[in-house]
Formats: sequence, structure tokens, C-alpha cells
Amino acid sequence: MASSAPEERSQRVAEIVAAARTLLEEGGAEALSMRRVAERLGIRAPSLYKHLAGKPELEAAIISDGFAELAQAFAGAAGEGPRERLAAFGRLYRGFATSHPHLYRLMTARPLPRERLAPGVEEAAARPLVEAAGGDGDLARAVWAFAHGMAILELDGRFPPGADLDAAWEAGVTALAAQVREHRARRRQA
Amino acid sequence: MASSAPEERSQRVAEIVAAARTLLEEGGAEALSMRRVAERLGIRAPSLYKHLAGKPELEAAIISDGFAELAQAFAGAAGEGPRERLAAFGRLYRGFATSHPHLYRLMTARPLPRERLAPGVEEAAARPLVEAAGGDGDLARAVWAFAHGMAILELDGRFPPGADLDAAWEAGVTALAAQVREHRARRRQA
DNA sequence: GTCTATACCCGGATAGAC
DNA sequence: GTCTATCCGGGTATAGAC
Repeated sequence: MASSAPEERSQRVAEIVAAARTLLEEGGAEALSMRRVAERLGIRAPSLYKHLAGKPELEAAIISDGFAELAQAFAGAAGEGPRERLAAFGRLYRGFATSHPHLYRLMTARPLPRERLAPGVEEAAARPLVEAAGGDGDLARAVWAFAHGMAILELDGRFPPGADLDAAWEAGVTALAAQVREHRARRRQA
Repeated sequence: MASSAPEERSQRVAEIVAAARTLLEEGGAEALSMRRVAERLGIRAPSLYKHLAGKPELEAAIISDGFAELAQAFAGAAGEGPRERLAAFGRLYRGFATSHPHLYRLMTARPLPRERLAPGVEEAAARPLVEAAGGDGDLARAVWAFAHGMAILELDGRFPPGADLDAAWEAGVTALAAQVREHRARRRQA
């Protein structure tokens, strides 16, 4: 069974997910344990299993919420040409990742439990990306790979200390925007 | 203390690292436990601590070896122009990731324990990337982000089932190669 | 020096009583 | 719906046998 959207969750389940989310955002994935979630709610860990199937389902609920919030963040993406659209997408993407680093990691840095997610949330978050890429699926995947790579490598502290990440983002956006423009030109010809 | 290079490792430590590497490559990070490593060597887990400080040091030894192998793989990278050099880099990078998925994840999908690594291995693996990017550090980081994003998203099964990943790689390489060419042109002017 | 046995703490999860 | 008791597996420290 797929995880319910927030509105369909029972009061108790919503409280559990909220407590779990707080633990995750404050202390990362290691801080998110069933025992700790229970402790935060003043109950024992086994009691949680009367409301949720287990930890994977709890994580999936958090991930579903994350995708919904990401899609909402993208709603504010605007821009005249491919260049500005891609740049705006990049700013929002990076902003989400750096604002919710542990949540972002949970959402992206592992295989996605698609069967447990609320239906449609992944697609809703992906759509603005495809649009920013001018409708070309291959290019959209290249853009996503770039954006995810920049975001996750920054979160993990993998870039050198003095690295100018704004400049790296700009270099990638510039390169990919030129491709979007070319793809559009080819499309007009056909 | 930094992890020793393979040649400086004692026989016993080398055997332990080899057993750990096998477990990792065969069963992923969850399969890599101190108990299992010991079992594979016919001893008990606590005995390992006479040879190694702990699991983080064992992982660091595996990671150091991985970087050395990655640097060696890049040695075969050749190409006439920026386009072909970047394409060759991408092929080798993707090949390494798909040939050793669990090792690649251990090396890249988490913060890097730099203090425990054998000195110089990270830089040796990074150098060919900077060269492929034409010497521009910002562009090199954009290239790395793209390559890592493509590799890790493929390993984690995050792209749609029918996605043409060869085409996505090509789109990104084409876009970034054009930037490398432009950077070179600007450099000649100055 | 190298290994063993034992033990502690943490984690996910289940069974069954109230 | 919550409890207690319990199991399993993991990393790790200590004590002591050989």
C-alpha cells in the first residue's frame, strides 16, 4: 500500500511523521530511530508499529512530503529565456537542498521506494525540470544529474574548501542552457 | 594517522582489507560488517581490532584503494579536442561506477574521511578531470557534478526505466565541451 | 602477539498481556 | 493503543588464555 498524503493521515500518524521529520532534520539519518521517535512522543517504540508498518514506511512518508514541498518550491520558478529559466531552477534546487540537507539526502541519495510513496509526488517535482530543459528528456536528465551532483557534493563537503560553487553552478547552467537553445532550434527546423 | 598504501600494509591487514572489499562488492554496504569480515577469515570480530582501529579505518583503506584504481583507469583517457577528451572521461567514469557500484557508492555517496585516506590518492584521481575541463576549476567542478550525478542516479535506479542514458551523457558532454572551448578562447584573448 | 569469550549499548522488530 | 519482555544483529571494549 502506498503512503497516504498528509490530509489522509490519521492525527496520530501525522504526529509520528512530524516527530520523525524533526529528528531527521536536526540530527540526520542516524538520529532517526524508532526508539527516538517514540521517546519524543512519550511512548515506547513497539507502539509505533500499531500505526505504521515499520521504519521504511515512516521514511517514505517523509520523502513524499519532501517531494510535495519541492514541487511547490518550483512553482515560483520563472524566467524569460532558457538561460534564466535554468538559472532560476538551479537556485531553487540548491536552496531546497541546503535548507533541508538531511531531508534532501533521504530523498535522493539512495534508491527510491516508489511503491511506498504517495502517488504522483515524484512526477510533480520532476515536471518543472523537464520544462526548464525545453521538453527534451535526455537534456532534462543531464540537467538533473548536474543539479543533483552539485547539491549532494556540496552537502557532503566534497568540493575543495575555497571552491567557488556559485561559479561552478553558473558554468553548468550556461553550458546546458546553450544546449536547450540548440535543441529548440533543431525542433523549429523539423 | 593516515591509512597506509597497500605496499605498506602488513600481510594480515592486507588480507582483512581484501576480505572486506569482497564483502562490499558482493553485498553492498550492509554486507560489510566487522563480524562478517572476521567470519570470512575464520576468526572472531574482536580480533580485527588488534590490526585495525575500527570500521571507519577499514572503510578508509578500501576507499584509498578505490581512488588509486580510479586514477589508474583515467590514465587511459585520450582524445583530440575537448569534446573527445570529455567523452572519454565520461566513459571511463561511468564504467568504473557500473563495474564497482558498491565501491563507487562508498567512495562518493557520503562525506569523505580525508584524514584517514592514503595521502595524495584523492588528488591523483581528480587531476585527469581538471585536465579534461581545460584547466578551469569551476568548469571542472561542473563536469564532476554532472558525471557523479549521472553515475549515482543510474546506480540508484533513479532514472525512468526507458531512459536513454547514453543520450543523456552525450547531451551533458556536448554542452560542457562547448564551455571548455569557450573558456580556451577567452584565455587566448587575455 | 594473537586470538577467545563475554559483555554493553544501540538498532529494528515481534508476541502477547492489559 | 499502549505496555513489557524478548530476539536478532551490529560496533566495540575488556579480560584473559595460549
